[in-house]
Amino acid sequence: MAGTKVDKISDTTLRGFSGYRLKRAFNVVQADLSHVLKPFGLRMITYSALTIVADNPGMRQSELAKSLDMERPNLVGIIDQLQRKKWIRRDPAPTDRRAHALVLTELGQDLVARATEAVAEHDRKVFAGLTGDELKNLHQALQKIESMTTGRLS
Amino acid sequence: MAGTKVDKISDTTLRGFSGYRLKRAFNVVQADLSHVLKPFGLRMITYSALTIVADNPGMRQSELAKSLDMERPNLVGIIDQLQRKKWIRRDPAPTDRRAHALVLTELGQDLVARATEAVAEHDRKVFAGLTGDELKNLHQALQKIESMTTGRLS
DNA sequence: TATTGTTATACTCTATAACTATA
DNA sequence: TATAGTTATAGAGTATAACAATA
Repeated sequence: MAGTKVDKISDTTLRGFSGYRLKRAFNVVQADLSHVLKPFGLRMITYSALTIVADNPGMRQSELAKSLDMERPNLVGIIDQLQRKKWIRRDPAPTDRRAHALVLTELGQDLVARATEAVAEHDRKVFAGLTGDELKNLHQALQKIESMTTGRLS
Repeated sequence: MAGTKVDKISDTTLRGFSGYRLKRAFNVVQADLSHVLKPFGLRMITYSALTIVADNPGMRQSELAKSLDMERPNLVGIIDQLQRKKWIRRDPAPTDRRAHALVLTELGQDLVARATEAVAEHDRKVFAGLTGDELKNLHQALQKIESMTTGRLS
């Protein structure tokens, strides 16, 4: 018992903002997803990277960085790790000797396949409480928000 | 021109996950909100802290940390900053000599009032594309997701 | 014994400047 | 000149262990 205080903390002002509700919901999803990925030795960023490379074999690091919405320098260490674990290869790019062509190894492809199954199950579980209509509506709403110039609004 | 590559990068696998869509939408909101708060000398975390203290004068640091979903040690530096800027005070807690009673100064109250106006306008702008029904639906969906045990799912 | 605030520490994430080798 | 990948660096954000004062 922490004293006589009832400790009913209110966040009514913040709750008035849809953005705050969006953040709270996302935090729950993110926390759970981290637990799902940990057994695979993956984090959200490494899983996303592997999946995008799987979908776009031969892509360059700068393209991956842009796709992950991160700065090129910060991607270097991540690719280093994935390469050390033999999940990804930096092949020479055929048309540009400065660039690398990113491709998954067989080990990487296998890992992504298994992790994707787990992520898919996680996703189904998190959104299981929503009806088909609610989910469709949610996607539409999120799409509208995302299309808002992506970054700084008017 | 970056060579002959067309660079159509696909994220179809990730797009199949509602959690990924949630993340993308949240990123847009977060990035824009940061721009809104910067002129006030505030970040998301400092604005949230000030607002919750404004709603709960006399609350303790541990309560604020829990409310912000962060660890107690990480809050110390943040309160230090807010105190240095004369926006918050650490008064002695009346019933427990270990604890602090957090309260906003007049300067802090004024700042929160002005910032909250800007945040409210930002929130209206971001979600302006949604109809009343869509927004109501969105809130309901986000609430359902957030209620999923908050953390690790079953 | 447990809790409040704190210090120290470490690891992840993010952002910028500047270098090299190519284009 | 500009771009791809890299290095170095610094600032946020986050998590854990341990301590002094107090409950």
